[in-house]
Amino acid sequence: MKNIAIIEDDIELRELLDKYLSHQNEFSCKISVDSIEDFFEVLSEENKPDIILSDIGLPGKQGDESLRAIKEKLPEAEIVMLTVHDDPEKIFKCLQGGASGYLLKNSPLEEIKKYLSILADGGSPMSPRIARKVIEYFRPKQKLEKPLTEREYDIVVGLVEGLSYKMIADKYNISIDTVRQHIRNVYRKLNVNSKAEVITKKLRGEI
Amino acid sequence: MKNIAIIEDDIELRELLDKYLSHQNEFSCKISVDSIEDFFEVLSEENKPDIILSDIGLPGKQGDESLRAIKEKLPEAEIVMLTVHDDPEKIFKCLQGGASGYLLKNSPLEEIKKYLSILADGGSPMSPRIARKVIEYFRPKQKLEKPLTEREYDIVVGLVEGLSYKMIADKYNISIDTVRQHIRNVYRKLNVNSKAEVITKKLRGEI
DNA sequence: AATACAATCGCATAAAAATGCTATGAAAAT
DNA sequence: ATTTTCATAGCATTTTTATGCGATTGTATT
Repeated sequence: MKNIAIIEDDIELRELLDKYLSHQNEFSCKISVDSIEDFFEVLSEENKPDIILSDIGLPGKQGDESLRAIKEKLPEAEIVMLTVHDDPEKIFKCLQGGASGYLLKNSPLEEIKKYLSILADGGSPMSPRIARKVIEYFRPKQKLEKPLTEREYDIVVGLVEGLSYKMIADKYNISIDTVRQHIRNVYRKLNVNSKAEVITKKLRGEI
Repeated sequence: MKNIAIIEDDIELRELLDKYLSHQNEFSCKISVDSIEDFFEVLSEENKPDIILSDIGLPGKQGDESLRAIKEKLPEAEIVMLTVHDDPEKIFKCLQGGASGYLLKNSPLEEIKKYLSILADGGSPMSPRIARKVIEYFRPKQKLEKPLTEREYDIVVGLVEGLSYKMIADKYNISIDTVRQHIRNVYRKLNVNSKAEVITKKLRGEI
């Protein structure tokens, strides 16, 4: 029996969720409020939620700020963001901020229920649409006009690992001047002029 | 009607999948091979797959290398990795490499079918367990014993953006020596000694 | 045969980064 | 009241990076 908290300022949606979830045997819903502030107000030892359903775009606070606040008070709780948007950027931020999942507000109630069951079970609810977005987020956005060669790719990996030119040269048994040459070429292809930019691009999946 | 290709060296599993999927109305299975090499061998205009189910740990090639190879020949195809492991690091690599999804080999056949249907529909199959792993991957792993101050955080962001010390100094209207000082402190707290490592840590959610 | 590109190496130089040491004022904590 | 932390700053030195120019070899393509 998992205790759910709902933080959502659309009263209609909130009451719908509250009513629906309270009706299920697996869930109870002891907190149902319309803002983060109210949530902390109402929160007590007796009604600590296991799972928190929270609107991402609540007025006042930014989504990821409130996330951090909740995580700090209730590190054990699973947080699921409710949203109408499915902007990958936002999804990413929320997941980084500590959300365990992400649900579109227009999802059917049965789906929401199913998701919460999975969550209680240690999985993370993620609808296929959203999963696709998340995957797209850290996938190479577009092919480079000038793709990197294998060697150049090796060198990029070395840079990401924090190796110096010298260390990369040793790792691949080539001269440091060769490393320089490859890096020159990488910079030209990526249109950058520093290690930092290469690393950032690589880790953001742009290479 | 989607055409599936199966690349999997466990003959039993491969034939099971082949038989099962061919039986479904929505799918055909024109290619069923046990290595990437064979796959390219057999591939022709007539049997181009829409979806490729591929073992991640095929002998010979690394998972992500073969991914790249497939993506190059068949950029339109959806690739789903088959695996027994659910190592988040590997999952991440594959998704970065162009996989659209990721299935555990011991998944029930009905589940696999359902996933493939979703994939054909533009979503990305991701089991809750794996979704959880992926989410965990880009979530702050643990709080730093020595957390960064606001200013230090600013400087880190500057580094990630590819700014030089000089540019960071200008951005925040401080001296370049102050930037140096902050960076020194950041290095100490993170236990590193280069920009590269800071950027990597930041983008991997370790800060 | 000619062209293109990948991988290799060298030398030189300017710019940037890493590090050692020191220091001051303000704010926060003890 | 004293200590700690944060943000600020300067100076000097070594190491690393960024970049310009030139060059050879092998492989693949045309």
